[in-house]
Amino acid sequence: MGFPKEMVVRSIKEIGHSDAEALLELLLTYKALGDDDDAVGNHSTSGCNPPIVEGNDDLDFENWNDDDDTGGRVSSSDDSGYEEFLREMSDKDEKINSLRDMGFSEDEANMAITICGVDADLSVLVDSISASQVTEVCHSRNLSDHQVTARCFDSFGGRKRARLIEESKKKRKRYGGGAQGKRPSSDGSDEESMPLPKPMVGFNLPAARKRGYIHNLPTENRSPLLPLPPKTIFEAFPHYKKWWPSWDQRTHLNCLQTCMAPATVTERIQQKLSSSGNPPPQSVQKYVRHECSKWNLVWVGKDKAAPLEPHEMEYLLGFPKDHTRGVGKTQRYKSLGNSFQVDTVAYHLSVLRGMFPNGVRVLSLFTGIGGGEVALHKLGIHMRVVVSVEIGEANRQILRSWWDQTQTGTLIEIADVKSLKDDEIATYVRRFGGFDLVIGGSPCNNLAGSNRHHRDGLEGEHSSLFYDYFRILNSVKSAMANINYCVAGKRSNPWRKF
DNA sequence: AAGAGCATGAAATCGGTG
DNA sequence: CACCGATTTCATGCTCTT
Repeated sequence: MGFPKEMVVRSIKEIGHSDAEALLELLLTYKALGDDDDAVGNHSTSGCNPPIVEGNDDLDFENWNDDDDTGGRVSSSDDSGYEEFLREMSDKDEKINSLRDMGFSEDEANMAITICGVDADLSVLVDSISASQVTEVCHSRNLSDHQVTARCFDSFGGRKRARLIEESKKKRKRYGGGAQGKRPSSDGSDEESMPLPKPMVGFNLPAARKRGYIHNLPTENRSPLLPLPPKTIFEAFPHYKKWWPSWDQRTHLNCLQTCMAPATVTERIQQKLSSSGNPPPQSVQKYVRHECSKWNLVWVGKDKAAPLEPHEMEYLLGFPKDHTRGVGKTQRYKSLGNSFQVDTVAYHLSVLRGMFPNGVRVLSLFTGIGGGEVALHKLGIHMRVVVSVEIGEANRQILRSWWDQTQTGTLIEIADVKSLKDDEIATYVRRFGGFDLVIGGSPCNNLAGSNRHHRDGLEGEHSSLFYDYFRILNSVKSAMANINYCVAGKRSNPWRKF
């Protein structure tokens, strides 16, 4: 019996850790299960189900959707509005289909549209795909290494990809030793990697939030939350324009992290600038620009570059104002830095609105401050039940407080995923009749680039909780299989098709 | 009241990898 | 060059003792 996690892990190991990081950031699982026997136009038969793998019990990446998230790229267009957004989306789908008809992969089509824009002519897109297969193109663009890596992987199929993976393997030493040895890794015979996720390029939010979204949600008829989030720093914070020096040409922030710059950074910048002319010499500019990029500083006063305030991060991440207020400031930064971006997740989850008119039963792992829950709420999707697993006391408090203010459903809070075992899961499944959505993003701190102490990869103390996601997912599946046999008898069980 | 001892939280400081 | 961070140091506030 194949074990999904091994497949996933193997595939992740094949593609290298920086990609694995993106890949694991968010794992969304959803299941479509009819509403018992209330004949509410449900979709309990497989025909209406979203792409779910037939034939075996293993997860199959081929049939999982992998969406991007918010790249830090700039969209030069102005506020496009909802209709335009949707038009772009359907334009995009149409073009992807055309390109696929021409024999290109969806990855390639996606990437070409990303690069050339959704309005680009088909022939331009075709050219772009050809060009993208030349490595140089990656370097000629204004992309980070990380983006380059991801894009190259995504644009190369088959043998080229295999070769790239092979090359990257050789370079990988750090994670290849003891840590990897603990798991049954590839013995050389099954070198063929799993299909790689396709990228979906960003929401053009003002701050990069590079995460991969693995899910089996339908991808048709998704819709964004309104109002659309801001797309540039100035759209988000127009008042900072006043102090923004012309030689700082950032339009988007880097990744919102959990740690903020100390006051001394602001201080040093101020000193350097005040003691030099206007514009400051190149060397000073370079220093300041570097510090600003590194710490995501914004210009809040004359010569004064300061870190974002917690409420500004809440805004950028799509949370209601003061969502995290009431706990320490350091804690707020940490929780927000680890959180989902609500608009992005909501876009993916938006398809559930029509599928579960009576609301959803959610199993939420690594809930954090409740990005997934806030997204569902903003979508107007009622949460009948949320069983939330979150280890952080402060985070649980934040979620509970928000829940009490906004929700009428049942919230059950559990502290540790490791303690959530089969019997308890079965109890919840029996009690609530099952779950409609399993959602969660397991910890990445042992994979994260800025972790200089315990970057132990997927086997790290925290990141290995990824395995618990699959343990629990399997447990839910099997518990629901059981209950379905009891309750519904002969009805085919969608879970078995996962 | 003053101060040692402790607990807690915030600020400052720390580097490496793909 | 960007990164969903960890550890150490510092500051503050509390309790308990004298």
